Amino acid sequence: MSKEMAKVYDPSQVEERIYQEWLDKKYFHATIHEDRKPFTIVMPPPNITGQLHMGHALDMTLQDILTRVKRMQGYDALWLPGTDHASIATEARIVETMRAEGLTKADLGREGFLKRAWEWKNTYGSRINKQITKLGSSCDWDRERFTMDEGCSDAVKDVFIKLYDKKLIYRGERIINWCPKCKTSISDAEVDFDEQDGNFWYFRYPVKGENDRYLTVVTTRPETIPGDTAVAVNPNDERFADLVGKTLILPTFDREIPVIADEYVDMEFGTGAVKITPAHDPNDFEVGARHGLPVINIMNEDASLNENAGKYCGMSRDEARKAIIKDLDEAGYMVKIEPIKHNVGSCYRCGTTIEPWLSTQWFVSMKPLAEPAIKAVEEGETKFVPDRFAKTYFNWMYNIKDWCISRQLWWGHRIPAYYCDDCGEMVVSKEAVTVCPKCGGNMHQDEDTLDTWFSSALWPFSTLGWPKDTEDMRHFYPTDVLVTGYDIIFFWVARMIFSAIEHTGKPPFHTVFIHGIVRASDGRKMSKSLGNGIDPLEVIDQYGADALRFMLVSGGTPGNDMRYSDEKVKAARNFCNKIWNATRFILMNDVSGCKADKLPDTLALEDKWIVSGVNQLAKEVNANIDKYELGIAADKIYDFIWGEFCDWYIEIAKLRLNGEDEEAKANCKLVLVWCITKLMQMLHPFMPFITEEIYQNLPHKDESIMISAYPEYDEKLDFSDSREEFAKIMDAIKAVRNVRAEKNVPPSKKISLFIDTEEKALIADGSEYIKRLAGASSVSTDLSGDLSDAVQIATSACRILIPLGELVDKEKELLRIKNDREKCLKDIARIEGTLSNEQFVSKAPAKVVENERKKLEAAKALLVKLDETITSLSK
RNA sequence: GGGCGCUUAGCUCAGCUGGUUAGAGCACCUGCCUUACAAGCAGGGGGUCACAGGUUCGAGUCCUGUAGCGCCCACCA
Repeated sequence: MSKEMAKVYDPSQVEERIYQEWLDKKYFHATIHEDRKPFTIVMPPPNITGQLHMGHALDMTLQDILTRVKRMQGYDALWLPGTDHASIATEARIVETMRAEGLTKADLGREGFLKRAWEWKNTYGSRINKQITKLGSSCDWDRERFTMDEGCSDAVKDVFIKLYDKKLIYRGERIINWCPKCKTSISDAEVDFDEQDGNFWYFRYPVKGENDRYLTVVTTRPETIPGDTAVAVNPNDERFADLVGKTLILPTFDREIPVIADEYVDMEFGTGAVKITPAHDPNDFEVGARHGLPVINIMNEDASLNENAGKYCGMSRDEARKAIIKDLDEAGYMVKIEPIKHNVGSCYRCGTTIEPWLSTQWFVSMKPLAEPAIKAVEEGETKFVPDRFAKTYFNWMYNIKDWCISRQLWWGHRIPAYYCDDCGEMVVSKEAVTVCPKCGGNMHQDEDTLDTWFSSALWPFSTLGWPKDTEDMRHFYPTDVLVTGYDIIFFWVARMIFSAIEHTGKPPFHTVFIHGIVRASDGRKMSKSLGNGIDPLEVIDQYGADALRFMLVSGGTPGNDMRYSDEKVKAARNFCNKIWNATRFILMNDVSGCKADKLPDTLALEDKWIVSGVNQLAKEVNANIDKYELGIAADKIYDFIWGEFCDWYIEIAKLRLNGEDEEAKANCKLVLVWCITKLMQMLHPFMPFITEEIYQNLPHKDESIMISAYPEYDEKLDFSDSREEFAKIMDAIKAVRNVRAEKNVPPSKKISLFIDTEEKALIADGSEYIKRLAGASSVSTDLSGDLSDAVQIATSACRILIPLGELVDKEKELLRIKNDREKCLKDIARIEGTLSNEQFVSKAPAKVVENERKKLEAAKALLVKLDETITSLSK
């Protein structure tokens, strides 16, 4: 196999094959072992509206990393996948495609439409699953769920009925956000506000029976005037005190409306008098309810005006606005127009300006449900990572309003309420009710469906079989981590928490791991309208899933946005290639005698250095994963593999493997295989494909890396001293390289090297490597020769003298060393200053002070050496 | 109006509970096709850590304020 390894890693040759292998061997399937700890992540179900975007790719990658690590650590790791029916979003898309065919919902009828919707679900659902697999996601497909499958639907009905019986779900006539295009209500969270240009229109309403007396009101929506049933002023407002209780004439309509007093009115704002339109403004509705005002609904469901609007009936809201303004102006009731900027709400799906509209809807009473959900986060039962998002959560939960859950859509969970055609009796029931229990008349089911988030809110437990008492539920619930973006904390996270507490008695997960959004390289949001979206699948095709995954994770910090960058993907791709070639090098030697876990009995200094490094790395990687600092963990692995294992250990290994010492060769191979094995295991959750491919090429009996153990810190492998020692040899090598570069010494010319240092013995041990890696001809600790032409280098470990003969310009060299001396003096002064500070010595940690002392000694010693060299050079 | 985040090298970002001389990747410059990798190797330049105060022996890190950018919530007729 090793001989066939290509020079460049080609993911297209590997990924699909390996994924299939994983599936065949059922590695993703979470089997229940009573003696093992469970680890559960339930996937935030992607909408079946289209395809995966970069945000999903990040989301999936993070979940996959966490799951794979736990699986390798021996947990019963379950990552449960699924998709969301996305009621309004999907319905809107389907209606769109139907329109292209000249069809409307009415043409197909409810049944025909639903048939079409299920076809859509089958097409797009499987397409999304395919995309999830492309990313290497190790989710348990045997447990795949859909928000409208039988189990989930059952859970929805169950919850609806339970909440209804507890009077936490009620039906009532309220002002809701109405989308005239989707022709459905939407919840407060589904309304987007943005600033638009508008006007304040000032109109004067005549006071009945008092000539030339008017009350001026201001409005941004003149079209609602036909629905006015009062004008309100603040009860403390002396300007209007005498008007309260009097009657106004609604201009041009000649309808009488009262002047009322209500605290709601802000005396400072506008004219201090507010027209009250109970059917078309939520605040006005409340005022109207307090004062028993009539409610006049003047709009149809498409926001055109109805018969209550008199002669404006049939006009669209925009036409009506113009006409009413014109009429009032002509009749002399308009006082002025003032241009303003104000926020206008629009439907988050179609962008149409929403209309506050009076209609009969179903609501969830939120206050009693929010309370324990707030407590769960306050008391740390559920934690947010990073924790600042808990504030976002609290902010919403403290100010929560009742949740409008009914939608005038067909695609979704139909509300399990039945009404009698004859007597109007309502029954809420899990089973269909056809005969009225009261009068025996015919019953029909509520036409509406539930908000799509109603079923999503149950996702963490409905997917595990709830309300049935299933084995999965007992073993895997509560789940562990929810991974999601900050944009749906309100929509979803909060609702899952209160739903789970209400229905299962437990918070659904102990950690909410929030990530940011993936922006385009210019920092803007990726969006269809901007056309700057990057399709993760195209990136995978070009660079491989591992490269994409690594790019998404590396350098990222929890909760912060990141930018997509082609350069970063390339860097990750290059990293794939780097480890591929490192493996290639290892396999070019005969490593058939090596085993994954076998280290030589005696370790050379450089062996201890790398082994200890891998061991330390495992500690740091595990610690960072535990903190959900996956970006740091990924970067640490990257740095170690590239900067230490490849740049140093493999370079040195080449020298040993080309040498004569058979034992050294064999040992070196063992260490190489041991290291690459551990490193691939550590990297596997981040880059599953290439690590698996490499692992199976190593002498591991063709086992899958997935069932190997995730590396952990092992005290026995901690050779910190050796690490420090070898670092000194590395410093010496770097120092010699520096001289070569600085003096432009051609590689053909070897440098003689004299070491004058306390670390003589150590450096002498490494002399072979210094010679070979830096191109020294001899390394000597004997300083008896003439060193007057030497270049001097001081490293943290040692002082090295390199005679360069004619290459050295004495004058320049003298200047340079004098410069060094200056710096050295400054250093000494600075450190002495610090150390003479009693406060520092007494307050700073011992380690810091000790370091300072060492530094001072080294600097002083260096000064002596520098002075000697200056004397000898000046001769 | 309320809340949150960001501001560190040309670009994208790390810098944990304050601790020596602030890091990485990309880009740039110099030299190398050294038998794993030119998607590579060796070396180099480049930052008064947004600004102003404060706490401290010591501040990129903590506190206060200012400015700019971004996001979220609420929304007043």
